[in-house]
Amino acid sequence: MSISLPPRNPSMLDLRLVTDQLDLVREKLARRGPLPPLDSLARLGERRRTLIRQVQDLRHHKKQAGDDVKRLSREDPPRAEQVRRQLRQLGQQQKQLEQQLAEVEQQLQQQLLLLPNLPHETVPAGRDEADNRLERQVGQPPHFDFAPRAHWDLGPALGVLDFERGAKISGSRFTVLRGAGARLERALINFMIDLHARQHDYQEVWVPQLVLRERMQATGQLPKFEDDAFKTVDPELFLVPTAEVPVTNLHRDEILAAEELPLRYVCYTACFRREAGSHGKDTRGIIRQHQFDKVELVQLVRPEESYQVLEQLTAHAEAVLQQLELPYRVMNLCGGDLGFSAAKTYDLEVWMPAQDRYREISSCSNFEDFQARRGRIRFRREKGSKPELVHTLNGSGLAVGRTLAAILENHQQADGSVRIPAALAPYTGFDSIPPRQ
RNA sequence: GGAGAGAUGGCCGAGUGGUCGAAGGCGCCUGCCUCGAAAGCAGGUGUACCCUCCGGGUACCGGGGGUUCGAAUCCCUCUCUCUCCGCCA
Repeated sequence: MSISLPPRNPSMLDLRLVTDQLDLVREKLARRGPLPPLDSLARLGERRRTLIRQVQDLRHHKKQAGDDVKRLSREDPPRAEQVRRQLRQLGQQQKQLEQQLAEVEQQLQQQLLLLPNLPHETVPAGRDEADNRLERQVGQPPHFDFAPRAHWDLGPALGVLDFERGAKISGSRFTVLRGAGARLERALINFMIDLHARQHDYQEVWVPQLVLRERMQATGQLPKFEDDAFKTVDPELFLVPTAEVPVTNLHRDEILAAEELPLRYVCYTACFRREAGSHGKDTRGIIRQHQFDKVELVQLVRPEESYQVLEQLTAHAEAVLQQLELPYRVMNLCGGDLGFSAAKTYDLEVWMPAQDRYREISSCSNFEDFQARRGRIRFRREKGSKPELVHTLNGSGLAVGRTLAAILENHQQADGSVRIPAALAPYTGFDSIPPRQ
């Protein structure tokens, strides 16, 4: 596949860009839809600089005068005491200015954190998912000589999905897998990790699934989407909504050597989402659960490579669908449908026969330097050069629960059994889930 | 959970309240030497921000707060790491 390289965005959403080139930011952000209020940002930025100047001047002055005190207290004690008094007063003044500065910076920070990333120029204009652009369609939806059953009918019929008992234990949007179903879930996880680790050259990592508040902020889940996160109370830790959070944060506050890039990680975690605001949506089946498994791909790369890597990473996720013989299509998300942190996203949508439509099963995004700035993840191009922000990317490879549902629906047979794709059979240990007698 | 020790620059490791962004060593870079290399010698080697930006300044010695004219050095607090005991998948 030949890849044409779209031009790069300029460095984005750092303070200087927002305060110095507010118009550019406003214009780019407009692709996402209604604009957040931006005017106070430039004003705050100006105020910040003034205060910094004042504070620094004052400190400089105090520093120099302070050096005299030692000498004076020997040579001229009364004079020394006088200077000391003056400096004490300046200290008060300094404290006030510093407090003002801290307030301004906090406000600035708060507002900056609520600004989404700037969409890349290859992102289609549009308001919602109806405006997403079809990039390609791979595989043909299967033809059935019978009415295909939805996985929420098929699963219980095969004895592999148990919705009642999931709800009994934990409430709605939790499901129990049994027998071949549980085995299939585990097989999919191993199959996906092996594929990416062995054939696509990702390093396998295993990470904590409860994370600090700050880490959710770096990747962009917070502060804006706190309602959608599960968290513990004491101590406060967030259950990861995606492995993206712990894995991207692996290199937080680091300055990487250029030779270390690109860093490529594949990671399995359970994912936890409140799904606040999606009441009544996808209430049947395992499409939208509070807890689901996912194998995630994460890359940290040089800025000039990130759009090429986005194509590559998307292809890696697609390989899973191809090997599982699942028909899918690739959508380029429009500005209005783009996630908060993403500059550009391809969604992979798998065909779901019973619903007669494609459903999202992977989301592959380039975040450019947005997450790297929030997490201070940098690299040094060569010895002695200034640290630069890396670009971060990630993609599901794939959402395991949805993959399981897609396999049940797409590979169901007339006799009620489900065929296991050849690539997966070594992992399940069986090549078919037989109908229950 | 109980008792104790510690957290300093890429690493190791000093540091009496003032001239410490921080000795010394290692590593790394540049120059000299050499046919080349090693050794040796000389110099350099953090990050961020601000400004009148080939230069000047401010901050940062785990985080936050305090004392002081002045704190890496004193006090409080939090976090983390290590050792021992207990408990435990």
